[in-house]
Amino acid sequence: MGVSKQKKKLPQKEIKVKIKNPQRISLRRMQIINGAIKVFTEKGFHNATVREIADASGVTEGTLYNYIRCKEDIIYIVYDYTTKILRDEINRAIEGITDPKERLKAALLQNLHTVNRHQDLIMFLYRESGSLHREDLYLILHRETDYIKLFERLLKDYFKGQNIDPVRVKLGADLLAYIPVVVSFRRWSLNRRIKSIEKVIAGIVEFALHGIEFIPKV
Amino acid sequence: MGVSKQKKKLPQKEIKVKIKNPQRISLRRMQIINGAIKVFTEKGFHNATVREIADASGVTEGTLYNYIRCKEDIIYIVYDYTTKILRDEINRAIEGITDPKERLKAALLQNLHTVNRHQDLIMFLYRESGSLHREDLYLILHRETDYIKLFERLLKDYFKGQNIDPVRVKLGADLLAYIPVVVSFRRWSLNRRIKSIEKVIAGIVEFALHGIEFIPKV
Amino acid sequence: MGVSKQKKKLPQKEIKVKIKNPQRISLRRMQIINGAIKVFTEKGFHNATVREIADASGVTEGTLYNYIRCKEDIIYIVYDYTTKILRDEINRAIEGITDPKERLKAALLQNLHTVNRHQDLIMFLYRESGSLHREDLYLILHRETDYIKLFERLLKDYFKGQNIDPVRVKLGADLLAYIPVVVSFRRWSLNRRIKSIEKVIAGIVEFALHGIEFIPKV
Amino acid sequence: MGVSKQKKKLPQKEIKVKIKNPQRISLRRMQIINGAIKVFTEKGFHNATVREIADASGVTEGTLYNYIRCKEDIIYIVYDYTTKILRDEINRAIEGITDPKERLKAALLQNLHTVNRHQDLIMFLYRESGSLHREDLYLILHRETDYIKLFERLLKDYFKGQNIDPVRVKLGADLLAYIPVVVSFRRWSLNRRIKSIEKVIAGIVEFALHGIEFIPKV
DNA sequence: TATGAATGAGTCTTCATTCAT
DNA sequence: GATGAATGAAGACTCATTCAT
Repeated sequence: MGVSKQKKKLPQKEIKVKIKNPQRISLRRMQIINGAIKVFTEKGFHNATVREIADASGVTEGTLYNYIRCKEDIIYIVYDYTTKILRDEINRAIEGITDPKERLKAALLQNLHTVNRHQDLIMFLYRESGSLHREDLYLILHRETDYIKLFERLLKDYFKGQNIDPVRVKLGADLLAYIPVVVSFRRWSLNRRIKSIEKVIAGIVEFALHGIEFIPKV
Repeated sequence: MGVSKQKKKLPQKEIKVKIKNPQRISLRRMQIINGAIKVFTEKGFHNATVREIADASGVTEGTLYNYIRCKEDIIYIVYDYTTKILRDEINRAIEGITDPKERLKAALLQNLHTVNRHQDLIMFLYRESGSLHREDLYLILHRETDYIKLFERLLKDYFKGQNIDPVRVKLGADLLAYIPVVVSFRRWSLNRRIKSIEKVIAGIVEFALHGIEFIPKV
Repeated sequence: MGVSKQKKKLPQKEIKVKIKNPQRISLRRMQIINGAIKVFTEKGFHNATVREIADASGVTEGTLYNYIRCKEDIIYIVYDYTTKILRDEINRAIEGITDPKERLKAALLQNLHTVNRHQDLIMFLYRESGSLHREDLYLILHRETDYIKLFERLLKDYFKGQNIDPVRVKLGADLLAYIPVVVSFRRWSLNRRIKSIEKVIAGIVEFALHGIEFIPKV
Repeated sequence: MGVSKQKKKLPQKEIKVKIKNPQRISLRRMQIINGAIKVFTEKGFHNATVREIADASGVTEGTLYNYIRCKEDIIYIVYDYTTKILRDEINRAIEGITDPKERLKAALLQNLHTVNRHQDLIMFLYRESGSLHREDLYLILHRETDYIKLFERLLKDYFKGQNIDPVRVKLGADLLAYIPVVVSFRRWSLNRRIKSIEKVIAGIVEFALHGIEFIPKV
């Protein structure tokens, strides 16, 4: 089994605030994340005012600033939360599956469904990465790399026994991880031209499975 | 040969301004586009001030506003210009090639090289589409669809004689057009893990050519 | 007796702002009104900057915008306040007087004195009505009409028992209400040519009382 | 006959510009006046841009500035022209009439008709006097005083032989000259409440003729 | 003389952040 | 800890005026 069980310690940032009670912090942060997601997906980071986020979170502006230090902190905790969710969803999807091909397919499918379900959020993540503080961006990119490593492992298991080029595996992992992005970016047009989203997803899985056959050396 | 020679008339917007001399307008607009690209790719639309754009364009703020009506017009003319460039580059790349497979490969390669060369710009286009005025966004999305139709035609020629599913062709075209996006989004990571960009590009072409084999019905 | 006790509900506008505490709003609005009057009477609406108004009001620009939404709101609250004052002053002046002729004279005198005392303000009101938002202008004009109805009632009481033309009463009311305007408009010249303002006012009252004798039919 | 024939030399200002040919200046100034009146009566002085005035005048911005030195000069030449027109209209109206009462009535009627006909312009004159340069305002006010002196002479002739108070004559002249203003200011309301403007004008004349009877000493 | 492009000072308005209660 | 009022820096946009052609 190529799945490493140990939870890798992800690099993470502690946002220092005045509030002492950690449970209260967690609680309020969740409120803020949910409120912020609503506002951010609708208007983007720059067009969302702190006041709107506070309102959507059910706290006042003053209280909000007891749990963050600046507006950019909000986008960070949203990123932090969301990328964890995405990773967890895919991990849960392949949990218990042992056949490498099935694992890979399950991961691909889950990836596509996740992206499809959280389209607004995904778009937001891509769009607004530039709004993160530089150092936060690095943290998030690292986590993304981590996400891709998952696909690398799935591919290695899938091609176990064959003579494969590790560089191509790396690239393949990136492609598998990012192809679903097309669903986000092209949603507007795909919906107009292909009615069934299921057909789209099935097609992309086939495309991907054909595609990765470029990996094994001949 | 599936190459239509007729120049399709693309929907386009005329930005009405006070300046009368059209040559002046063209000249200044080019200055503004170049200046804006510099500033936008570095700081994004919202963090770029009109003054910065004016400075980078070599005109004063007042003059700038003689050639646009509002800040959003700037992003529109940048979009307008850039998407034209991308389309032209790919059209030029396949010009004169007759073999369908070679045409497809040439288009793919060009697409990847273009995206690679203009990475900052492409990232900017994806990120900031939300900053376009609604009606401008529609114009641009239409143009994008047009871009994808090109790949549709290439695929049809490629699979000529085979029994192909038109829906899959459509989807394939989207995938081919958008896979290069991965290069933009993953540049940071790919550069760290795979040294040669040429290798990355070659790999993606192979992946794509394998991938589209999902199109023909069996 | 023609004194209606019921307070007519005047159409009025609630300016929605972010501040929640209504007492705060009243307090600050009064500050703003006073500050604005100083600046407006001196420089007019267009030549007054929001910063000047804020300074004269003893608040910062930011705070000012917590109590209004736009510069035009300032002129509206000034209008709202001032027209109320004018109406109240005249109502107070005739309060308790029962003889119709005395009531009419008292009203005229008060009207003249009010206009004389608040000359700058009255001039400002006339000058800048065009700066009100269209819908606010209607509100104010309605209130003005209300003011004139007061004179209509006074005239009807004055001519009680005589055969009067209602159209002429209406016109007479307008004339009585507006003759004092001459004091505003001609102040500069009148002051130069007639030293005593009391003499001017007394003269106008006589003129008006003679004038309205055109009302009864013969 | 109390009518002095000599044309009093009115104080006037020469606006120094670069253009030499005086005929050309007159021609262009007339264009500008007509254009400016259109724009000013519609939008007021501050909301009218120099460009709009130039357009409405059929000249370019640059040319406009060959015939004026600043925007305020435009309002001055409009004032200059308009007040002359008004004075001329009233002078023409009483020309040839010898009976003092008829002369007075003719003047009043003309005054009312003039105000009624040029309502927008009159409103503009009152509203925007504050936009004149201080020294220009004085020039215009002097001319206005001149206009009132006309009514003074008419009143003196009207009450010839009676024992009249010169101060009351002065005041009466002011009132006669300014009562028509009510027509401007109350147009909105008067139109709604009294259908016929002729009836309004006739009423005001009666009111005025009754009113001035306060002048003779008893 | 006529033109119309260039200029930049000036204004309204927003909003992240702070702080007294 | 929570509240919400106060702050002021910053930014988009306008437009009277100038000037080279």
